[in-house]
Amino acid sequence: MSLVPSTNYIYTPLNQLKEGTIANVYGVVTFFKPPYLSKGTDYCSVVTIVDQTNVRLTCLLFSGNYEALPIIYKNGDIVRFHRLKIQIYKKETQAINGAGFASLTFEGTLGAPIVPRTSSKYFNFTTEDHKMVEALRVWASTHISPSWTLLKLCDVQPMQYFDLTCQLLGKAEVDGASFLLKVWDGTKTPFPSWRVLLQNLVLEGDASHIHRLQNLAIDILVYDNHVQVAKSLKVGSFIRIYSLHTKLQSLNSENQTTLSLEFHLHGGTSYGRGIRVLPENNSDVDQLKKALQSADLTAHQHSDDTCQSEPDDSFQSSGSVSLYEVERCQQLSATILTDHQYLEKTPLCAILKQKAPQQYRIRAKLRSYKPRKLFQSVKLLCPKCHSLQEVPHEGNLDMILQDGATKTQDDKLQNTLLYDSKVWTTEDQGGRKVAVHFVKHGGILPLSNECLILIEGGTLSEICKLSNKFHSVIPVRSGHEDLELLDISAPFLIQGKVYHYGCKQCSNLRTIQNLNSLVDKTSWSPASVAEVLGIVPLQYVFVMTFTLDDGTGVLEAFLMDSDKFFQIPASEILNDDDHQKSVDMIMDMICPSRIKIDAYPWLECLIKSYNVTNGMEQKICYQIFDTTVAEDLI
DNA sequence: GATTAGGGTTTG
Repeated sequence: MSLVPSTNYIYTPLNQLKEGTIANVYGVVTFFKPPYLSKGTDYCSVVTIVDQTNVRLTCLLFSGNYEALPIIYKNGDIVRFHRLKIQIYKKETQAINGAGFASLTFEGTLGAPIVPRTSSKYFNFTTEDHKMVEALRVWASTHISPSWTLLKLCDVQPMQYFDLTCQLLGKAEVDGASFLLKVWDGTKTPFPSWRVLLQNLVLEGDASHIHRLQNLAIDILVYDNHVQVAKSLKVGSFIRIYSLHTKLQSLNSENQTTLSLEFHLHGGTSYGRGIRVLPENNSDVDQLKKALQSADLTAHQHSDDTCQSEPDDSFQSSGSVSLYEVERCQQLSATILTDHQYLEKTPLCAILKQKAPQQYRIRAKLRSYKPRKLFQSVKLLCPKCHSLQEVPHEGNLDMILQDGATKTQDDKLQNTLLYDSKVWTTEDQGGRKVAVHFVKHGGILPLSNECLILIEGGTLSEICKLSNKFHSVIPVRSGHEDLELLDISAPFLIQGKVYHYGCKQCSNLRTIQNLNSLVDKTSWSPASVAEVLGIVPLQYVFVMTFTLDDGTGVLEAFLMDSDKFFQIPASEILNDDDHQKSVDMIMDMICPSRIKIDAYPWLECLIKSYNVTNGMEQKICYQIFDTTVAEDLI
């Protein structure tokens, strides 16, 4: 293997690199920019590696010789670098190549043959190296998640960056800043590719072959610095395009929407954007060739029995429901459906054209949402009249309770069959009296954690303290013949930190002795207490407006949810820091403000449309239903 | 012989 006398190289683990030294290292590639022409005189490649010490090292590699830079095809490849200069930049250790730099690259797949890729004529390669590669492969298989950026065309989605392995079918100069590549990988995109207008431009490549392939061939525009590289590519060669961007274009004409998928390789080298030619002996090229061969056959069969000059199929919809045809496993959704999984996905542009009411399954990203402050999104909903109201502020609540506290307590209403009563007189508050009535169960007082108490003349802070100790608290006042509930704007039941309210319109208050009709006087479910007291209880709900975007259109949908979507009860959110943090975290996960929308997670949702009439104006609104945040987000 | 870039997506 070795053509030079064996030298003993020492490889430094990445956590032991010292500034100012020259080191040899091994590592697994976690990020790389394929070699590109720098603004100076050299080609440049930036490579980040990691090893078993879990420490990362970013390496800046320059060479006037394209071939001298490491031949990395994908993340997970394993590299051996000789003679890196270790330095500190922005308080981080980095490496730069210097005199005598040399590299070997290996496939990172466990079990694949260990064959070094290098342009070096002479290099040292021993059984020790074999072991190093093997060990890194084993370590990486359990410590580094496989990269999902390599996609087949059939698996791409609108608004996505991905790496494409393909064969070049044709190329054409568009203008100084952009260049057209026609490529294929043997699979069909979920939407037909856009067709870049060629006008008088000259296409290099077999036009009839490209035409035969029809929708298997896609158009890619590459820009700026990639134009030179694209020009130099040979038709027929196998290439990998890194960080290719998809964008769905929807064109409207006469009640019809035509959708087409655009492919852009934007200028710059961020995220490793670039193109690299793959050699014929590359294992991914092997697979690609097989895919092209079998796809080629079906394409020929197809063209045999159809008209030769048939135009490309265009992808049209006039309100049909099943447009998304491909189920993707590459990108899991951050939300899941709890029902109606049989529904086909519908693009937003199609939904926006249709009449209400209907139900749809969609896949979209959360572009933005309102309100931004969590406490502003919590409301009270009446399930009967569907009215929404604000949750009373603590200050208002205190006033309502104080009003109740000024009423004189009627001694005749104390100590009944239903409850035992006790009255306290405050010392320094003008002799304010507080009466507490302990509701009995079978004639005896239950334990405090099962006991419902009725309180007359208590302040908010007193009620708070009591609600921590007793199962339930009902603020009451003395009526003519019985204790009665305070104003309906006061809570009718307090359990721990949860304040239960009733609907002003729908409730028909009954007095306290009606609690006698409850057989079980230890469970005190809000629904049953409400029922016997003539109250229609209000439900705590999150009310939010989601601006959803799937690349075909933008739609605003309401989320009105008590506990299903976030799997956190809206009733407990206002007084629970942990719950608040959880919801904030979920929102930040599904709508991260710091990054671009393309990197947001997809959300699978069910939405229903309905008509809303406002005076003369009629519009269609949308509401999310039967959708929940995926468990790994919680 | 120094420079290049120093990872973290275009706005076509």
